[in-house]
Amino acid sequence: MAGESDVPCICPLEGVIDTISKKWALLIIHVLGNHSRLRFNGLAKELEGISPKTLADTLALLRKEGFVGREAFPEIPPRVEYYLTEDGRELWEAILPLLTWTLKREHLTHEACKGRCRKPAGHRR
Amino acid sequence: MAGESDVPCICPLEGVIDTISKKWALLIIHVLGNHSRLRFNGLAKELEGISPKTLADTLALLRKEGFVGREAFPEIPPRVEYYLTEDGRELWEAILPLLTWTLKREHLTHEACKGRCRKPAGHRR
DNA sequence: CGGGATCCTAGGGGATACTG
DNA sequence: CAGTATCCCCTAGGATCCCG
Repeated sequence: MAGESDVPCICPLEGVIDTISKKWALLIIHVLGNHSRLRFNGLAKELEGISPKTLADTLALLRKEGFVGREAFPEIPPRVEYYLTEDGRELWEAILPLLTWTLKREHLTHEACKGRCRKPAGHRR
Repeated sequence: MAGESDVPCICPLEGVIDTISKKWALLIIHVLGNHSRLRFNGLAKELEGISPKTLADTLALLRKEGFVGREAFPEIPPRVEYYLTEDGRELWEAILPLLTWTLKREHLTHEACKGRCRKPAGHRR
């Protein structure tokens, strides 16, 4: 449509950025997108290399944002499961194109992680 | 779903994350997506609040990544124009769903930025 | 005008140890 | 098992000044 009224402003982008710019947030979203439910240590294992603190922090943020849900079972030992909410699933879908494009584009660099894939992301630097 | 193969691996995500997690990177991509070309101070104006250093740094990164091109004109005073490369344009398109979804989702929160919204970036290309 | 050079700070995020 | 509680470090990014 004409002119400038079809998209209001870019402020909303800032909102997402606060979320997705957290180093592990997208990874968590993505991992939870593939497994229906995961426990704390399950996540920690998938996201190889993340520290418990960071995982806890990021999960807390994602819960606050409404992307991730949490269910705790009163058992011993404790069991807690995390999963994507509807919103989280929508976010995940919203970033899939990005992931897809990236896959295509980085399949050269991709060699670099040949052996370690799946076994997700050792963020070594 | 037990499988490990339904989704290849999330390593590529790390790549993008490095880029999109830069606080202003996506904004720049998006702004450049809407204006065909912009000068340094033009960008600075659109991205109200960014410091010259950060803008320069981020532009340098985006150029290194191949998302943004730069053309300098040997004039006085100097004129430099930035624009999206093909890759940059693809990236921009890859994040459009994210933007769209965000727009829809945050139109509540959107009130929060009532006053400070900048010039509406119309998506025409 | 477009940035480079400096300095400085908040806080994100790693490591480790501890607890309910 | 699922987190807290600490400590510590590092870098992104703001502010400022200056120069070609």
